[in-house]
Amino acid sequence: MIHAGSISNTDRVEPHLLRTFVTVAALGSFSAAARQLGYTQSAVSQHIAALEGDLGVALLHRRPVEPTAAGQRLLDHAGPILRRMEAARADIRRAAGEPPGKVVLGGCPLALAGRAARALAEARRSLPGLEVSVRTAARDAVVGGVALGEIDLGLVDGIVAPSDPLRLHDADFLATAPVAEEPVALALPGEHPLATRSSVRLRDLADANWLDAPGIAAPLGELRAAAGTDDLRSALRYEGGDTRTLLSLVAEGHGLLLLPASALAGVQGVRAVPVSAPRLVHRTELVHGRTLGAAVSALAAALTR
Amino acid sequence: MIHAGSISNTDRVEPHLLRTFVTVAALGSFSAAARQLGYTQSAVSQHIAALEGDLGVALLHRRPVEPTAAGQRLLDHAGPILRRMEAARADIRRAAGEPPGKVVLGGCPLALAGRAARALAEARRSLPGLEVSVRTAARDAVVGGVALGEIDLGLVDGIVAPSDPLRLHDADFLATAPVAEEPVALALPGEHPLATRSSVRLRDLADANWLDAPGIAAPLGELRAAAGTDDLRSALRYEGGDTRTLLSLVAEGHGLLLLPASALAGVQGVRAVPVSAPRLVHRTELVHGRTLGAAVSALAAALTR
DNA sequence: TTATCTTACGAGAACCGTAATGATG
DNA sequence: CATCATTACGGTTCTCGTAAGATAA
Repeated sequence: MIHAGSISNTDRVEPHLLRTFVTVAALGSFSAAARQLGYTQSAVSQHIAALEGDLGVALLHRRPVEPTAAGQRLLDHAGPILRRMEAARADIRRAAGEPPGKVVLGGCPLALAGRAARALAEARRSLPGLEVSVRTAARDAVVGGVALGEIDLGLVDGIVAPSDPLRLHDADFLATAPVAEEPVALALPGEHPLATRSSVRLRDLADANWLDAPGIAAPLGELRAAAGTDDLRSALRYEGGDTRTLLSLVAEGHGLLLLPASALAGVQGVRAVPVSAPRLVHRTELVHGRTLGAAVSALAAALTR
Repeated sequence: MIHAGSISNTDRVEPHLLRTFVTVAALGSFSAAARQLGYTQSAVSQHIAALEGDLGVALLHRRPVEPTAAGQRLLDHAGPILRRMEAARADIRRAAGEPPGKVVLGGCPLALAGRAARALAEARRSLPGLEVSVRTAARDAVVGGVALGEIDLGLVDGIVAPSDPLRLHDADFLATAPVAEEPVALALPGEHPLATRSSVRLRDLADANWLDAPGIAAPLGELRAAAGTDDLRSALRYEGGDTRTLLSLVAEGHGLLLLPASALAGVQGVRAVPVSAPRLVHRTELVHGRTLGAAVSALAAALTR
């Protein structure tokens, strides 16, 4: 339990000041921030002055407007703080409002296709009245959507060591449940020299060219962490969310990719080679708020079954 | 990058209102909270009314004063939000103020004794001017101290699967570095029936009596998570921070304990039996803010070497 | 009653817009 | 000199304390 006295005086760093600061830093301009936020330039100036006065440090250089070192540290905190305040609001709405009949299911492309789509079909058969929307998005967007209550159930995925949980940012306060783990495979164009191998080790691919597709596959940085390898270079970055397009980039030899084996089964022009070491799996988890309506928990149960 | 427009109107949930709410909930009384915070009862009442009005939900039952469901959700968020606001302040101080000559090293007892104490000795020999304070505390207190800038370097430990990072709460924004991993052993009184075994498996100990010593050893909940076992019962809880006392409780047969093997070497009346499965290690990590002064980084380097 | 929360009201502070001033390229 | 940030000023709103009212034990 938190002793009530443990929280001392944090006042004067009020959220609207943080919001203004974030906006000014993002736009690099007081006047542009004022326009965007519906304030006067003067008000924005006063906001920043209030923050700087309270903290006793300059947060922004002027002309050009750029964060100082201290300002950068505040920026690192301000986003998460503001997001969490909105998450609190969303959570309260969930706890207070009656649960909606309509359920929004969000997920990363690889998490949502296949297995989950099948489970969703079953669930809808057994819950005939259930109205569902489905949307795909990148992982952070899914987690953010769940945090803000825009998504009731999120399916997120990633590549980790077996039975390791996914490491989600800003999601301490959300509940997660494992859904599936499956082997990963290296995706190669059919005519690639390695395409005939029965298995490969990631360490042997240090100087290969990787495709970076953070909207669909595990971002390279995460892959480095999971693999323990430090250098995975990427020559081409795919920023969209369509798996078929991404696979055709692989087929045309734009780079290698690590994907769940099932996503590669029967894809034209792409060869899947099992990865023997390090031992990695493609893991899918369900993420949701801690207060679930009846319809949502029924669907959650179906998806984790 | 965050689009500046992505942060909408979170106003009216101001930190001082949250602080009042947390205090009222903790004390179960408006008037007690008012006394503690230096407000009038009236002001406290108005604070709560403002929050409830803004959120459109009752947050507290009155007589007796207890959080509603919605209030409980807000409580879950309020603490982390307020702590992070203080962490932001501390971080800014660190970035702005000139680095102090004095370094505060905090750590959990098991993380700090032995290896780290030795490394600290070496570091102080090679940095003669360095003034250091050392303090031990439970893990959350160490992490919190680092977050608030009261501790420059924290050494925390825990029991996890090999090469897994420790899972620290509310510490996304702190930097961590692995320091050491060593085998864990089961601590038993000398005359315990298992004391002669050459190794044990945790699953065989499901109905043993464990000592819960969250200030020193891994809390039972964490152990359950790491071991995958669901039921580890505890009959006695040690709430202090003195390792010798804890070990004497083990020697007197008050319960079993999982500790790093080195902590058990040569302890009177305590037998250490290696744990064969699941594969677990005692891991030590260094945790610190992202802006380090020269003295602090020198010490950090010595401790992670 | 008595302890406790709520409401009414008013003085002072805070906030933000208008407008004038200052700085920079 | 044009653009942009800061400062001065004042009306409006907000905040919190005093004090009176309401309510449950």
